[in-house]
Amino acid sequence: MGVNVPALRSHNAALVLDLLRTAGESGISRLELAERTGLTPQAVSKITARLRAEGLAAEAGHRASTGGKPRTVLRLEPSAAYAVGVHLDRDELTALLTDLAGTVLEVRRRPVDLGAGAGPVLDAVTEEVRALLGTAPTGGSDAVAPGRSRTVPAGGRVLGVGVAMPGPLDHRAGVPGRVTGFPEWAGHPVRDELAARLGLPVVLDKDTNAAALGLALRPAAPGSFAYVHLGTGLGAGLVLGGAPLRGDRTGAGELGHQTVRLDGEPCGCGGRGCLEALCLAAVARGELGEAARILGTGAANLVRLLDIDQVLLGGRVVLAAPEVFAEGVREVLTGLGLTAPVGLATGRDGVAEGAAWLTLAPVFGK
Amino acid sequence: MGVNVPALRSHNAALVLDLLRTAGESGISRLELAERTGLTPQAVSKITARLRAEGLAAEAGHRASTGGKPRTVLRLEPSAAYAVGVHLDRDELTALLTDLAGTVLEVRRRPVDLGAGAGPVLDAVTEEVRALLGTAPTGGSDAVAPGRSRTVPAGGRVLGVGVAMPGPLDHRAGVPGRVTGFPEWAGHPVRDELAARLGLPVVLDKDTNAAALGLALRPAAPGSFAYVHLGTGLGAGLVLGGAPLRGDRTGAGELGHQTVRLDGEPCGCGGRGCLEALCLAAVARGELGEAARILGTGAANLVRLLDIDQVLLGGRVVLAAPEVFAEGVREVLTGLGLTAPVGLATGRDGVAEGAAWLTLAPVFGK
DNA sequence: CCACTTAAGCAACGCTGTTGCCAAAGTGCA
DNA sequence: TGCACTTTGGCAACAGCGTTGCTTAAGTGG
Repeated sequence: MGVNVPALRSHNAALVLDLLRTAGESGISRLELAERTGLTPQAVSKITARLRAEGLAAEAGHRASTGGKPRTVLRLEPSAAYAVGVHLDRDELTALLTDLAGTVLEVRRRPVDLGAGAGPVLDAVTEEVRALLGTAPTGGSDAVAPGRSRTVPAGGRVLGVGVAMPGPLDHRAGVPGRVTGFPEWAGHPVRDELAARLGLPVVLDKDTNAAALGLALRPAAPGSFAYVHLGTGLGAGLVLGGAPLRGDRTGAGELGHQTVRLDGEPCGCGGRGCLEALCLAAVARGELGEAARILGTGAANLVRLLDIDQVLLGGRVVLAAPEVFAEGVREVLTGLGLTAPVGLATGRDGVAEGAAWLTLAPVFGK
Repeated sequence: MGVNVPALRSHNAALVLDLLRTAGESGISRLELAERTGLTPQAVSKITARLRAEGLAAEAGHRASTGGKPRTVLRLEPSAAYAVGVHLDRDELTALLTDLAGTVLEVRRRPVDLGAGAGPVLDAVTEEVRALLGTAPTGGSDAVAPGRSRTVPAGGRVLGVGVAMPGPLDHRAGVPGRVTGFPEWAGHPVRDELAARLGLPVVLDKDTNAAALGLALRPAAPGSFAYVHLGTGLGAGLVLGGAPLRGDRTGAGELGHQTVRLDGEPCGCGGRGCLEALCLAAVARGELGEAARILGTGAANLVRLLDIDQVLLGGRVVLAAPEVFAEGVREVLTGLGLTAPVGLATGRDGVAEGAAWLTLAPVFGK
């Protein structure tokens, strides 16, 4: 698409805002911003002046002088906006509130059953989100307007709600596909229905994509990595060149049904020797080391095929024995001469945090 | 990086130029350009006026009237610039000259032996490129300046030379890595040496990446596809979202050493059950159908993992029995319920044509 | 022949980042 | 304490982008 002057303006503003974000608490000076963006210092001054006027950035002290006027440090104003992230797992609902910097302010969790159908589950999501925003009906009334909040400071702008759930689904349309075992969700307009109920923009994505997005936006994250999630299923979130890879049908990252044993055991997907089936079978037998080795083979395939910088492991099964899996995968990679480091993704709220980033990311041009 | 006004200008110019390119012979009107770019018609008028003044575009007749003034058709001026593409294969050198539209004007081919070392092979490359540009020494002199040419019309600007060779290599540095069987090429500054010899910009890339780039820039190419190349080795060029995926180490597309038979036959790479070894063994046994089925499994893994729209097969082995491979791969995909169509990449010069695109693509913002 | 429609250029404009200049705010030596 | 020097960062003028409002060009159709 063509770029006109307003588009240029918002692009540069988002870029500067992103640098402020990744600089974190310590902040960043105007001249450093100019170096990093390639813009002139004067342009950066104008942009940051606008951002400060909008309340998105603020001055925060000075650096030590290097012989002249000391640089003024700028930082992101985290309280300028808020976002909600929802992780809708097969048996549990996690909802959390973050500020503009992605810092988690409050977490709410409750058991749910996806099999109960979209209606009751979306009721639960609505309740939890309203509770987070302080707009929960206190006397049975749904009429409390968003904005008048307890948790979100007065005047705090809520950007929207990001919802992550197991795939397959259509990210653009915001509609789940045929979730294995939960056919009734297929085609249900989850995004539009939640948006209508909450009066807020809603973004829907796969759990693995959300987690990968959250990891990708951490300061100093590698440009390309794979988030490998082993829970009730096996999937991956792929980040290439800093951006999550979704594919046209939001189908990218389907790691579970990679054939790794030609003519192996038949899988429910119609294939044979699928990575997920082999790996979960080993887990079921209690052979976690073997499961890790199988997972490592899948990870090695990823590293080789996509030339990625890092592998991050997560998901309930991995988090139950993190070092077993990390070490097992690491061994396979090093055994093949691959140098990509293997790490562990952060705790159990990683997907919900990533879901919040679904609505925060556009502010930073991501 | 930040965007300033000149950057905006060249971005939009490249965008318009790319639309002119993909419109081909039939051209495209200003209003259509405005719709496709999202710019106003007046902005398109200004941009196309500049492009015409630079000789990159020209008016080419009119469309039929729809009740008012008929639209003026614009088209790319293919003779505005030229490029050279070189395919340096293990035993053969192909060099060709294209115009700005990528149309091949002349092809030269000669046997080479990569094992002879970089010196003699780069001598051969230099000779062929000079011959294409009409700057070959006629009386033993190397002093003929580029530009005074026989093949390239007078005043024709040569953008540069794209060179494609088997990986691994470093695209950014323009230096081959440890090419299997040809260790002496490792670290040789191929790009810089050729650039110095020819006095032209040189871009170096893997053969599969070049071929994939050429395919990606065809009009109406799918946004995401895999070019799967089966020749002396097995590799892939991955195009995601219209752009080739190289990875930070130009290592992406390493399809040959995907493990598809866990604990299978050991491979020279240190792994076991690698796709390339299995596939080439089947070819060696004369079992092309089985080779196609194995290749299909690898392709299916690609389609599932990356959610791509199409698989294109190429390479010497495939082209020797194109329908056997296409049908074999197609069967595997449909058997798994995957709808991505399987096609065949064009003839034997596909890699060299793609190599020429390495230098043409930046003109079109690609 | 003329009303109408559509395409495309001209001129004025708002806004972008850039440039040249200057005030502000430090350091460090005499 | 004073002064030269360095560095930061805002002010003002500017070139150039796409946009807007209008006019002219060039067709169709009754």
